[in-house]
Amino acid sequence: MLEMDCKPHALFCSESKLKASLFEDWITLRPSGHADNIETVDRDDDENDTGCTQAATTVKAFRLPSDVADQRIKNLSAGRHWRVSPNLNGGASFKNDGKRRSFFRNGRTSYTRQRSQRISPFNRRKLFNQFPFSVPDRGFQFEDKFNSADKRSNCDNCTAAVGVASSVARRHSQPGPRDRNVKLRIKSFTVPELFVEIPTTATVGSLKRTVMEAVTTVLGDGLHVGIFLQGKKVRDDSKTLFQTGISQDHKHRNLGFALEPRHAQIIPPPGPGEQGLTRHATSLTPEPGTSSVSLVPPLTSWNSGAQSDLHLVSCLSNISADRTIPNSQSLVSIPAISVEALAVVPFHHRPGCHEFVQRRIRRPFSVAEVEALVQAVEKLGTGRWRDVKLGAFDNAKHRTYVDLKDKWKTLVHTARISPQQRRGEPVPQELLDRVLAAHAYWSRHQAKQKLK
DNA sequence: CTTAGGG
DNA sequence: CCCTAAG
Repeated sequence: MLEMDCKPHALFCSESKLKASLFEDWITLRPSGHADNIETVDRDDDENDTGCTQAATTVKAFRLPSDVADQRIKNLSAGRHWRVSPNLNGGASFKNDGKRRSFFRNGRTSYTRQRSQRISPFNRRKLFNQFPFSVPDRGFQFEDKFNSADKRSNCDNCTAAVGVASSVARRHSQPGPRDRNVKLRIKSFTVPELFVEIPTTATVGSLKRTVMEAVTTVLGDGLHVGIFLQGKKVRDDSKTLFQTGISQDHKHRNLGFALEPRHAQIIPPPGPGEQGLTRHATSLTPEPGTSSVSLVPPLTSWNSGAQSDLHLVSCLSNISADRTIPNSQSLVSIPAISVEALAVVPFHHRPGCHEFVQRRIRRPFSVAEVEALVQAVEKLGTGRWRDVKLGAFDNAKHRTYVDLKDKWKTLVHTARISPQQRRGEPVPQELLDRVLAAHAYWSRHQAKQKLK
């Protein structure tokens, strides 16, 4: 049973979220790309923030000299990068640290290369035999059950904050009768980014209407829902959730929903009327028979929840009011640009979008993994993480040797602090003892090596 | 690419 | 987990 609480994301109603830059006679407005009602929002707010998403839409009025346009784009994408990482708690955390270089940078470490120094089985055995601890020679490989795509991906669109409440089944095997349902709660959707340009001579009222046009255009006809697992888009609609990996016991899965514009080409401006929202709701309605999903009507959900939502509502109602008033010309002086003259052009592959890099999801080590790690380190020592990876986590694609090294670091730390201070799934004391022992042993070992 | 450490 | 200087 799916429970989805869908609401279109806050757009740019909060003035603080509006980023404006001046280009000659033009003002460029961008939504900051996410809304406050996503739980963990961690970002540096600065003037450069570019809520970079793929589904940008340009509302053009008049001509825009190409050089100015280029300049605009360059300027906009010159900002800091954004990272979107939906976390387990159902929040998408956004962080832009400005340091990340390129998307897909070593997304996945490849261990296929045969290093000359890679120890042969013979050498390895010899090495292992030197180790003082008794080490059972059983395998301790970890399968990457879901072949996760922890490769950082650029944001193909905007993500939704998803709260996942999985039923309590245990790992592996087919789901039991009671575990066939996955409960999902989508806390919010992010509306694909809009790009609005309007002359500084335009009125606030026309700006509102222009924005509204853009919103309704994007929402109106083209949206469909994309599903992401581990940051990777799930394309096969025929697969079952279970086959896809969306099942019980997937608290650690990274499940994301996204609204994606259907049209890659120019979207004609919507006709008059406020059908956009209604149709948006329709587009979110799942196909009958797929699953039992109940959707909260967007307009309803908009009225509930965080302050930002309220802000949004009031903002939208303002816009609506504007539109409701027949020809608000009498109230506001509307510039020559008529809404009809506006063209809405989605920016699907704007260069800046590729700066979107997703942080890998956090995947706490299980006790079994810790066990394997400890065992491997006991054998190999603390300075050969690549071999540890190869030996014990070769099939766990989401664990890099750096991860293992880091985990060992935290394990040592964990072992040293009092049990009360430890968090997460408790690691058996026996394992922690082994950690300390191995750490001490290999520390001495390394010291010796250094002396030589 | 790997290591090793700080962030 | 991320980032990165070093090797």
